[in-house]
Amino acid sequence: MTALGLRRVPSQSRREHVADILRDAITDGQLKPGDRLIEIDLANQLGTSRAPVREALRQLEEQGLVASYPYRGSEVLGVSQDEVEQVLVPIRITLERFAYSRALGRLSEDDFHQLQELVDEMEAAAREGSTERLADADVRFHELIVVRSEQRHCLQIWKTIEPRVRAYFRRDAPAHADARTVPAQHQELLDVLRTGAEAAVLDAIDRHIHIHLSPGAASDER
Amino acid sequence: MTALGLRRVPSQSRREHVADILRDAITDGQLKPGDRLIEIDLANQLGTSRAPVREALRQLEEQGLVASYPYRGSEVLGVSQDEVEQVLVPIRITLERFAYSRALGRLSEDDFHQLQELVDEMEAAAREGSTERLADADVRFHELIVVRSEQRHCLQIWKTIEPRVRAYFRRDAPAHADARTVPAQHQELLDVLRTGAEAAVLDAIDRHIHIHLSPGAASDER
DNA sequence: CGCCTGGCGATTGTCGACAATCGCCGAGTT
DNA sequence: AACTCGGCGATTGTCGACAATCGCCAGGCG
Repeated sequence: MTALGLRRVPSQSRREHVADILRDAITDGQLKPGDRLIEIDLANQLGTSRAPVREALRQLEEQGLVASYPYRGSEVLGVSQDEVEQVLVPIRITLERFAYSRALGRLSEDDFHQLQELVDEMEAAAREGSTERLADADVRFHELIVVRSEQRHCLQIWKTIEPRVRAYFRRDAPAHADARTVPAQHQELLDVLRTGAEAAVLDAIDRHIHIHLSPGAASDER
Repeated sequence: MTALGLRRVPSQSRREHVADILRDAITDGQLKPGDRLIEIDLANQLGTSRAPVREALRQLEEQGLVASYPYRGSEVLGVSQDEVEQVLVPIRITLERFAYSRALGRLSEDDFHQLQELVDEMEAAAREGSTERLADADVRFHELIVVRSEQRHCLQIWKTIEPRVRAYFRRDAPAHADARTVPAQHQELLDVLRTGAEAAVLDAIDRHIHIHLSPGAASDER
């Protein structure tokens, strides 16, 4: 961070760029389970050679977003409600409880400032009805904390879990979260984080994920 | 499965082959945290071009076994006891509880036969003191059950977790499991599986993993 | 002596071409 | 009509060459 508040512009390989584009298309619902992904087609559309596309598809495959069949192409993968509820959400809870407890002693005033900005962005997104922008800020909020825990494996696994959970909720349970409550839920979480009380934080992240990532949450909240 | 009991010989791409070789080298302890992995060196040693090596390294990176640095090469990653205990083992438990409960109605007599053979192989490996063979049979036992659950995401995540747990125990807690008890522990688990009683099975896999994958397990057993 | 800058070695990232695989479908046989 | 087999289209897997990046280190300057 320079004195001017400028950040280094991250270099991004074509592979990473392609992976981001595809992951976003899947989590946004533009690509649906069963949609075929053909290397040469994607390469042509994206103006690149097949190699970065191959590598991006491999990455997404390891992240459970895509399935590949030898010599037959790839397809977008869905995930069942059963696996979300019984596997992915509990793993997410395990990851975030650990990350939050380890991040507690590491969050700077600048971090808290950024987290507050993300909550503000959620509020703006909710006001204008942009679910993509809301989801993006939501993800960046959680990711910032996991990153600050400095637990390498925790972050790596979190990154392989979060997108498929998000894709599921976007596609299969679109009404699960009332956009108007998402910013408040994160504000509450941030307020608890500021207290620095570990037990309260763990309790809060537990509740937050249970409320926020349960397919029946919308009805339960009423 | 043909009438002769022959299995189709699985085709394996070079990428998969390279990934297996590297993963085994890491979990067996031949490659250690910090060891550098250079594409062209590995390609030359393995008699292949760089492309399959690249793809294999990417796969291992997504499985938390390797870290890559742009234009600087890759290195083998370790994992801390903290992350094993607080993250990886709890995730493993979540995965296996789910997989075992889903596999219960699906295990055939042939499956049980194969599981018994794997336990027998553990006994033979323990007798001759081959920890690699013991670990291999152990992994195949658990994997067979997760595969038979037919829960795609569960298996995919399991495959990204198991090797790094195994590598940790091989490298950093080599004395954690008494080889003589491993076969018996799996026999007990298999016997409970045969009863088909879900609650007992879940309890057994819980205990099995807690006993088998706790760094202090060796002392606790005495 | 300390700091800065630029060159370069080491390595990866990408490209385009050729090799290899897989399943589908049509033709031939019974 | 049902079954079998082989060809081929679609696509991936691999190769080798060239392009691009990164950090280190040596040389120059103040």
